[in-house]
Amino acid sequence: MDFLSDLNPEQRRAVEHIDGPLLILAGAGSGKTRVIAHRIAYLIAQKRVPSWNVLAVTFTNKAAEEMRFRVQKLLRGQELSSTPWVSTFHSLCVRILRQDIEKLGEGYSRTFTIYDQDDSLRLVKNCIKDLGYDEKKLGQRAVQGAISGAKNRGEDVAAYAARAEYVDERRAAIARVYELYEERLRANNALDFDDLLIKTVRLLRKVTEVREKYNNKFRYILVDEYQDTNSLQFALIRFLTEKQQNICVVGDEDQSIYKWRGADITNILNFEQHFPNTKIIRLEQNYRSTQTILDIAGAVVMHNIERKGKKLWTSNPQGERVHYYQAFDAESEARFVASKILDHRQEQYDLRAAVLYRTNSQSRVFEEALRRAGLPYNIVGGFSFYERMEVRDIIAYLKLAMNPNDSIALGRVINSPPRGIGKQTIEEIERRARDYGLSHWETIAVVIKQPEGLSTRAVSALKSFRKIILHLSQLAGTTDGVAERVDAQSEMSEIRNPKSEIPADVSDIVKAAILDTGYENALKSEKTDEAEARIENLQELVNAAVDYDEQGIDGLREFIDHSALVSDADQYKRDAPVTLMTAHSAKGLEFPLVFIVGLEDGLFPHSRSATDPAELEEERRLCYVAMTRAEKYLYVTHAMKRRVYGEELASEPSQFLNEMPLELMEDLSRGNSWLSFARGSSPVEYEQQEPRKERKTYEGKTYDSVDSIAEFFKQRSQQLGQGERGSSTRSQVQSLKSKVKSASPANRNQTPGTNPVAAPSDFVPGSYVRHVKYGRGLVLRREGVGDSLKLTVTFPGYGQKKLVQKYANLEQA
DNA sequence: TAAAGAAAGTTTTTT
DNA sequence: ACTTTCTTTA
Repeated sequence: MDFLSDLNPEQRRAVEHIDGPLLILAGAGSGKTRVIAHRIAYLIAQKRVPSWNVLAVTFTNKAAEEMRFRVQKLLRGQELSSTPWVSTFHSLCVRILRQDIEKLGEGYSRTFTIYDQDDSLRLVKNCIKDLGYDEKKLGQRAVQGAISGAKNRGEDVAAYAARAEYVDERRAAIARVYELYEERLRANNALDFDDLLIKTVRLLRKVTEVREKYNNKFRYILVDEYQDTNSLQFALIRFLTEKQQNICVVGDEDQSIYKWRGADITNILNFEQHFPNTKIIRLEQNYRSTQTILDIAGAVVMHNIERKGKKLWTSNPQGERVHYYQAFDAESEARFVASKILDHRQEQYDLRAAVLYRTNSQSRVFEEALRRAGLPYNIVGGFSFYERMEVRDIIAYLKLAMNPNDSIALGRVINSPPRGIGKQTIEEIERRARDYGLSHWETIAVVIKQPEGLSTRAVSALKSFRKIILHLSQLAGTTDGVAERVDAQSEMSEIRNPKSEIPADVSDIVKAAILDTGYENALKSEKTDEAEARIENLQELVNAAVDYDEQGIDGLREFIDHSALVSDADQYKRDAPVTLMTAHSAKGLEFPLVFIVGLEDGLFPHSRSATDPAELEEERRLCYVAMTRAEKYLYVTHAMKRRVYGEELASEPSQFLNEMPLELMEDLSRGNSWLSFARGSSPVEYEQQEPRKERKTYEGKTYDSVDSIAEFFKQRSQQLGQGERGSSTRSQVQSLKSKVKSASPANRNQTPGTNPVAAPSDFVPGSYVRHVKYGRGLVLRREGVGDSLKLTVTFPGYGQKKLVQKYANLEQA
């Protein structure tokens, strides 16, 4: 088997480099997955490295799966004693911790539970409540975010509290919540997402024996998407490569889109400093996209300042221009996309398409349009299978079967399906649990024996709930951890499966959690379509469990872990005709036909990133990632109005549109669009657009300052030689807003129907100029007259400039 | 206690 | 617009 012949020279060098640190700077579509897969195969087959000495780490399960698949394909026919570890950071950590967490000495046992986002939020909520803080004022989500942020920065409670002490009350409150949160995680033998990394790093740091074990095991380490690693992941890699430096990382600074989640770009930028004698290989040939797509994506990302800069090239054909469409609203945008997909698939029946948006909430209209068009689609993100309420409920039962002291899981299902354990009863249990210092589960046992203050009905409901859980844990073969075993067995004796001790198949336990808990019956009696769908989902869960039954002793454990560790990106199905997902989830994927939708100011780039230039650059990189997913055809669209929180708002085109070279774009809009105005090609005739709905949001003073309003009217009367014309004050204020609001050049789409600027023979605000150095820009402000005429102009990529007209040598554009 | 109706908050991106 | 949480009523 020859692993080198179908690689280009750089790729080959990357594969052939064996010992010592290797940094592969791989541009979009340059075949990095290919290189990693080939490298693994080459190491094993050619260099005779035992496969258990190889570790490859990715961010998503899907990427790991893909990698495994490719490696296996390359190694077909080879006799392998085992397969290399190809896994995500998180599952790698789980595997290490399930082995050795007890050596950490923090009181965790190997049977720990994983709390996903949702579990962790519940716990935060409980903590806030029990500390008597005002849930609404604090904002549970914000608190969760703050805690997670602190954890990822490596601040333990003490460090955070120390910092919080003299700041403000809110921070102090969060510190208290953080403390209780950690305490309860430990009490529940639970780790949240962040903990998986934190505890692993701590374990490797503290316990020499463990560190050495994995150092000896992983002699060759590969990391994908290295630009997205955070400091914990970096620390992990550092510990694992302590003995050897056979570390190969692949990444692309232009595709760094997870800074907000703690990704540290300096990990890749300073790789050479971290690992001396690094060999650097650049992969700059793109095999994916047409020249045009590459050019236009490159032009956008070029506007970033924080960038080393690299040039991708391709020998692919020029291809079609990028298609542009301005839609009236979100619905017509979706209809346009659906009909274009149909057109393309008419020509090529198996053409795969992707619709990429900034926020998950945009997906709905596209789902509807695609369904109406009869196009099967796969939606990634939003609520995944394992996030569905019914699935999580059943998983919670399974968690209880493994560990009934998991109070979060218990709280989730103690009364679902409804079995008469209401708020009162639950609060009584919580109160007593706190008094006794017991878990909720243990408290229930006590409460049953001493039912003071509770109705007989409640007590019998608790009894039957307890029976259900005991039954499940017996099936799982975990009764010993569960409390008083004798008690359990005597209570169990009348229920089936007397031969306990041997754990039942995972699928049987799952079935029991669905049937014996009364869950399915409760759904059945609802007799609604929705309940039907839920039952089907549970059937799916059973199917998933059947797949796990081969997996050995800890089958149920792994099954539950899996449910916590699958991510949205893992729902991606490679052969779906249409895939709907966020630009973030699209990273690493490719499609012949790509639509980037909702390219509007405040949406993409998102308004939350408007204040920080660094965040804006991240948005731009995100746009770059989205564009470079396209192989053959790329469409960019935006809508003129869109519903936000149920309110209709006008939206302006994204500045990113403005950063795309106009000559590479083809306008498919009906009537006159932003693009046609941008080109200045047909400024005269346009259809009278529907009168814009009045925007409630413009009541009150949303515009920037009184000064600018005065300025605006002054300018207007100057340029028009008269006062108001035709249009209402409101629409003037609106177009005013779009002018003064920001530097966004996209604001040139200022409702031409309501505010036609007469004969732009002069450099008036709203018109375009060309500057020798900065290129084309939008005039925002005009001050002074004659020789002292000054213009404030915004140039894409250069920002706002104040220019004296006399010296600036501007021309109309 | 559970179901139905009213009010409030929500949306950035996710391993 | 949609979903979650609170309030009322049976």
